[in-house]
Amino acid sequence: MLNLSNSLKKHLEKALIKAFPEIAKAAQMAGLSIDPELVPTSRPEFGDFQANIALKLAKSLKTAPRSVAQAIVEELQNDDDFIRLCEPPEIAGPGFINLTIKTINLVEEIKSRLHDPRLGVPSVNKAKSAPIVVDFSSPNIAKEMHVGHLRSTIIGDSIARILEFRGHPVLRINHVGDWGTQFGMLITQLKSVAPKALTTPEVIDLGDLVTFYRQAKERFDQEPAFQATSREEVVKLQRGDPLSIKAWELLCEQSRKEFQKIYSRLDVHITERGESFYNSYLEQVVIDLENSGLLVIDEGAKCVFLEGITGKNGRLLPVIVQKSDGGFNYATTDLAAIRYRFNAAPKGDGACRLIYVTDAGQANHFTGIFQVAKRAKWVPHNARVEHVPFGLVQGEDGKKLKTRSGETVRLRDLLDEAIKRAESDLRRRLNEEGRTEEERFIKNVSTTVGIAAVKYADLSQNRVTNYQFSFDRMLALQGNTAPYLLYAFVRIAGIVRKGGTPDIHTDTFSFETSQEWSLVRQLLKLDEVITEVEEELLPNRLCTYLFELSQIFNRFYDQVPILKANNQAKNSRLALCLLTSNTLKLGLRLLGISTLERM
RNA sequence: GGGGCUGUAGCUCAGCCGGAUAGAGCGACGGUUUCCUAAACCGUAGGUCGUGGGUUCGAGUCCCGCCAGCCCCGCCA
Repeated sequence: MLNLSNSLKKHLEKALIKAFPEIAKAAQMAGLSIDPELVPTSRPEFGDFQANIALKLAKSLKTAPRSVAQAIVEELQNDDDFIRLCEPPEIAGPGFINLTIKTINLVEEIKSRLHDPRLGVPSVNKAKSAPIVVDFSSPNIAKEMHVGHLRSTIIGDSIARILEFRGHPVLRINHVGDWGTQFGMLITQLKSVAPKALTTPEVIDLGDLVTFYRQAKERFDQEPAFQATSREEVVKLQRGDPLSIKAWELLCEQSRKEFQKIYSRLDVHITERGESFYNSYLEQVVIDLENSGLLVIDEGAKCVFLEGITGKNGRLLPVIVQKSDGGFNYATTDLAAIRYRFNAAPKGDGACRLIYVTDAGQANHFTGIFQVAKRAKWVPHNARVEHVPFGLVQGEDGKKLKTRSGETVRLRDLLDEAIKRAESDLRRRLNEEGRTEEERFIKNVSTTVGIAAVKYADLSQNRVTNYQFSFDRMLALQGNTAPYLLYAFVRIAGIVRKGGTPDIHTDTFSFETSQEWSLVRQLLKLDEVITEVEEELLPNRLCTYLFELSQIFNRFYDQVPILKANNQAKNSRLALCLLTSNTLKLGLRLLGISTLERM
């Protein structure tokens, strides 16, 4: 209903100027316009929208709020366009103006959506729009992906999907940890225990690498000789020694294959551009910070001290961009990345917005480097840099998620488990209902439901809070879960199979019951929800919307006959089914979740 | 010590720019199947929004203090 609420807003603004010209003039002088404070109503019985401005104006006008509202309403009723759009406004409570869209306009909206593949969601002008970088997932080479990466991957992918659907060019960037001191250790260890792995592909898998990495770390902490060799190895790598580079490439390739398996299962597409990509830009970061006068050498390290952020002992906190041994660190890389992403092509991405989807523990780090980048004037005017933080994944005991033996949970095991549980649920139900289905059907449904459940459980929660992981809850057949939404979709598919294709070219849709009108109104809210998520980057708002849509649909399905209704009612109801189906499908797609015809 | 995030029903969580009587789901209790997949629907019970102040016509939401939990705080990412 974006277009309806936008025109309502215009009518209200016009009415405000007419009713209170002096206030409008004063606002204009200050470079503002009066905001009518138009919002969706808090309860359906108040209509579709409410304008709250009268309550605000009452004070400066020294008039009772209800008479302010009355003056606005009188102007509205002199406006023919408004009268065509809306039922007579009602003044309620202390001075709210309640507005109800005329049903004929709602029906028109439904009609236009039945013919619109975008379901009424506007698209930005791609030609004029600069790319948005979504930096997400970002596992480390030679380590297993864990549940933290899962959250980043699922949330980042959904945000990217929503921005893409809105028409923005999106760069999905996998900022993998593919550089740094850990490679010195790892290569040194492999040289001594598995030299073949450094020269021949496919000799070791990621599981082995993780073991070698753990061993290397232990030796690094205990053996001075090992430490020294590792440091030399890092230097060799950074100088571009061909043998070291070759070994490094093999390690990356091995990890990459393993990551790709997870991404394929999750249907996530992402472009790898790891930390190593920025190696050649690091030196310039330090030089330019020095030239701009921000750089301070402290205890041998080159730092930028942050304004207004103190650490221990009350001193300002530094961002270290070059260590006392001359090496660069992650802050340098992140700064180089910010520059590159904002720089115009071909020397950069020419982005207008950077979105980092990482755990909330990195909030301080991002605050720091964003401040440095801004002070160094590397962030263009009107550009945005945003950290999109998310909370920890906890087990049902409220502690950080671990396996029973206390190990980190591997992603592939977690996905396997979800699918396995979905499968046994399905088999039990088939058994109870006496249904028989092909193995292929069972596998497909279990996989889709299992993956959907994992994704939806993560996305449906406000990301900033910690997230309590529970297979039982995410796979529950009722409540705000993926299976519930998928089932609503399946019900519609069932109706369509029974010969329920509506004629959407007819002019005579008519909706009678309150269940139909609730569904109509909910369907028309999609555009508002999508544009809100685009701005706030909170996919859980989309989940809430889809859950409410499913609830309203299930109520309608339960209480209103569709296939058995008379012709005109039947066609109208089938049209609502079709639009609900399309809306659910699109919404779920934007969450990275695919739908099923039967389950 | 400094900073960040969190605190809402027994449990898991929503709550948009400050708006009308704070909402779901689970769990509990009680109903609904000659009818499009009952993986559904309907109903009942359940709240000092951590706490004390402040701002406001109006505060779960904004500001300040306090309490509790989690996370971060110089050369790891």
